[in-house]
Order: sequence, then C-alpha cells, then structure tokens
Amino acid sequence: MFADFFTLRWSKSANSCLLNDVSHTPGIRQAQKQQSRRALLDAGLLLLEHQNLSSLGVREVTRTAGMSPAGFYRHFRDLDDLGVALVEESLASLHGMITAILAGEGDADQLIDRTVDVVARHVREHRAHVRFLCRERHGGVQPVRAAITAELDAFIVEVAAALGTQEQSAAWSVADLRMLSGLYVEHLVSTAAAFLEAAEEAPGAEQRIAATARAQLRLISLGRLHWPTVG
Amino acid sequence: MFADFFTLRWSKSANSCLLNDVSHTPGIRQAQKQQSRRALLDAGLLLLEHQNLSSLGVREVTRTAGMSPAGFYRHFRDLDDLGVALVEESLASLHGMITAILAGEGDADQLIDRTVDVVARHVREHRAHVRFLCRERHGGVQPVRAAITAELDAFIVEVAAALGTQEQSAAWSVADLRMLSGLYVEHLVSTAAAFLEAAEEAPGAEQRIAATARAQLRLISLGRLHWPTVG
DNA sequence: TGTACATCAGTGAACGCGCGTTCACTGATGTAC
DNA sequence: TGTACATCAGTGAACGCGCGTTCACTGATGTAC
Repeated sequence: MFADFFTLRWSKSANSCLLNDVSHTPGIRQAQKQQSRRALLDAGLLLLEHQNLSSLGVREVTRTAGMSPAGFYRHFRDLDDLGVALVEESLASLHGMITAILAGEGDADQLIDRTVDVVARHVREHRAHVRFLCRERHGGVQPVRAAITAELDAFIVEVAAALGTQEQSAAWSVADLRMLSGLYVEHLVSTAAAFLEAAEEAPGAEQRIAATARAQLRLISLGRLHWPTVG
Repeated sequence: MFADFFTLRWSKSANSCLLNDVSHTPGIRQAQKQQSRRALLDAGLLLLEHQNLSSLGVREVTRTAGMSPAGFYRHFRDLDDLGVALVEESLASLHGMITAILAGEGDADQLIDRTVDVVARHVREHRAHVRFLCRERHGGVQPVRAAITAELDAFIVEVAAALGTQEQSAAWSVADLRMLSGLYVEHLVSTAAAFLEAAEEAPGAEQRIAATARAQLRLISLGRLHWPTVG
C-alpha cells in the first residue's frame, strides 16, 4: 500500500519530468525559490565578512535573510553545502578577473599597470567574494579548502598556457612556465588580500599597495627576461 | 568590616610583592601552574590543526588538556586571550626561522638552497605553529589577525635592512628594498603554506614544492640583479 | 623545627541560552481534465 | 474557462544538547612567627 503510494508519486514525477524536459516546475514558484536561495547566499556572504564559515550558524543566516530556520533546509543540506556554493560563485568571479588580465594587450609596463588596476577593481567590486576566498583558503573546512586549492591550480595551468604563447617565453620548458605562472598567481592573490585589508585602514593605503605590486611585477619581469633557456 | 578585610589582604599582598621582588609565588605552585597553562596551549594547538580559533570551545580545550572547564579561567580571560598567546609563540618561532635564513652565508644559489631547506625544516618541526598562523592570518578574529600582520610587517622591515647591507643592492632606495623584502617574505609564507599542505597529500610533493620555490627565488634574484638603480 | 593561618589552582554542580534539526502544517502555485 | 487535486517553499513550535560562565568548595603549597 505505501509502496504503491510512493510508486505512484514517483512515476507521476518522472512523467512530468519527461513531458516538460528539464525544468518541470517553471514560472513563479521556481523564481521565488531562486530569490530565497540568493537571499541565503547573500546573507552568508554578508556575515562571512566578519567571521569564518565554521563559526557561522543556520539560524544566523536565516535570521539575516529574513526566513525561518527550517526554511534553510529547502535549499541546502547544511552550512558546508552553502559554503561550497559560495566557493563556486567566488571562483567564477575570480576566473573572470584572470581572463580579463590575460586578454590585455600592450607592452610589458602597460600590462603590469592594467593587471594591478584589474585586481584593485575586482576587490572593490567583489569585496565579499574575495574576502571569503582569502578567509577560507587556508582557514576553512577541508572540502571548501580543497575546492579553492584545486581551482587556483587550474588557474596556474591556464596562466602557464597563456605565458607559453608569448614570444619572450616561447623557449621555456613546461615546468618553468608553471613555476613562473605559480609566482604570478600567488602574487596576484596576495595583492588582492593586501587591497582587502588596505581598505579598512588609511584611505591612501590602496595606492601604496598598487605601487608596490607594480614594482614587484616589474622585478619579476626582469627576472623573466634574463631566465636561461635551453634553446 | 568587609572593607578592612579586603584592605588587609591587599596590603599583605603588596607587602610580599615588595619583599620578594617580582616572583612572589615561587616554587612548586608556580611550576605546576605553568605546566597547566602549557597543557592548555598545547591542547589549543592540537585542536587548531583541524579547526579555527573562532570555532574552538573552552570545554573542548579543557577536556583535551585534562582539566575541568572552570580551571581555564585561572589562566586566560577567554579563548581570544589564549589565541593571542599562541600568536606570540608562533611568531617567535617564525622569527627564529627568519634569523636563521638571514644569517646564511655563501653564493646566491647556496643561499637559496639553504633558505628553502630552513623553511621546510621549520614547517616539519613547528607544524602546529605554522598551521595556526596560516589559518588565522586571513581567517581569524581581528585582534589575532592584526597581531600577525603587524609582526609580518616587522619582518619585512628587518629583511629589508639585511638586504640593504648586501653589496648587490647597496645602491637601492629604501622603498625598493621594502618592495623586494615584501616579495621575499610573501614568497616565504606561501612556500611554508605549500609545504604544510604538501605533507597531507603525496609524499613526493615536498620535493616538488622545494624545487619550484628554489626556481622562483632564482628568478627573483635575476630580477634583482638587473633592477635599475639611480646610483 | 613546628604550628596556625593565608593563598589560590583546580573542582564539580548548576544556570540559562542559543543552537541544529524535525515535524505536521499552510497556502500559493502548478497541473489535469 | 473553471474546478478539483497535487506539489512544495516556507512556517512556528518543539526537542534534546552542549555551550560559556559562576559559584562555593577543597586541599596542596606558601608564609609568619
């Protein structure tokens, strides 16, 4: 009897799935649900400006999002689940930034200036995302930390490939390209972290950090020019 | 009456203070208290291997240290207080590492090899300290984060001063020395973090990271050699 | 040295509190005919 | 179009639990004489 009941529900569900293709619950309801999910994610990002994922609470998030505690479970299994969703969002926005940097054109100094500008703007416009990544990269729970590390490694490979197409490092070995790329990505991340903290202190700090970052990139460029290659 | 009672206690206390100079509670008691304090700090470090300071609990720490919860308050005001004590310990050990690096002698390549060796050994021997610093540097509560940042800035100044005495950067401006020093310290910290994570994956990872770190330091050295100076 | 008192690190019980999670529910939205 | 039923996002009450912190206490250590 119970078996029949559930079977019925399942077959019906499967039916409508087949009929309506993928989105079998279209329209207003779906949109409202997405809106609530967004509210939870935004509440999380807001609260994570001043605390860790591991000290965040379900009730705290739902309170901030204007929802009852039980409602949370319609969207996420638990807080780690929400954390992983935030990682994906944050890394997507970071990836956009890296793409923007790689697409730059001009001579070496222009590229450096543009890179630092892009990083500064990204931190300004995606403060919550950047803060979250910095916080959880080394401080977070294992799945979140692993997701961030994996994605940063993917960025390193991507940047290495882009460097390989430039004429000044055409003769470089793959290992050396990775090495340089790792240096760049690490520098980029630490510059972003510095911008983040700068905004909380003196207002002039941002320009000081940008100047330092540019000089460091120029120094790395010089090293790159004189790096010995087999070819 | 109560006032007299307390006054009596206070004046007596002050008396013995004057008589016995600084350590007015010498001997066994003091030693036992220090031992308990150490047990709490060690319990903290142990637990912080897998979680943040902000998600740590008083009961958790005392349980691990084999003490009753109330005993905690004989040693620390709260968990942030314990956190600050751990920061001081960890940074002291890090400072020892930097001193060891700066004291190195030999040609450029030898210095680089020794630097990476020192970092690798430090991470192996002070794993809990290094992990704690990495976790809390960007992820921690404000006072802890501020303490770490301040100390790292002091390291940058110290390293910059040491670089200034080397002949290959004798003509550098103070700002450029700071810039280079910042690059070195940041690289050092991120290398330490990489070693930390490496140990948890494949056993060969440590050597791979060391090789990359050495190459990166060599590239920075090349940039340094060709850096334009006013002199 | 011995004695009487003071100190204070650590205890164990108690408190009130906010937490994560569950449950049966409500009512707006979706669907079948 | 209208009607009858299904779905399911969000609710509000309830639960048991471990938490931080306090308190009066115990007994080993320290001190004065």
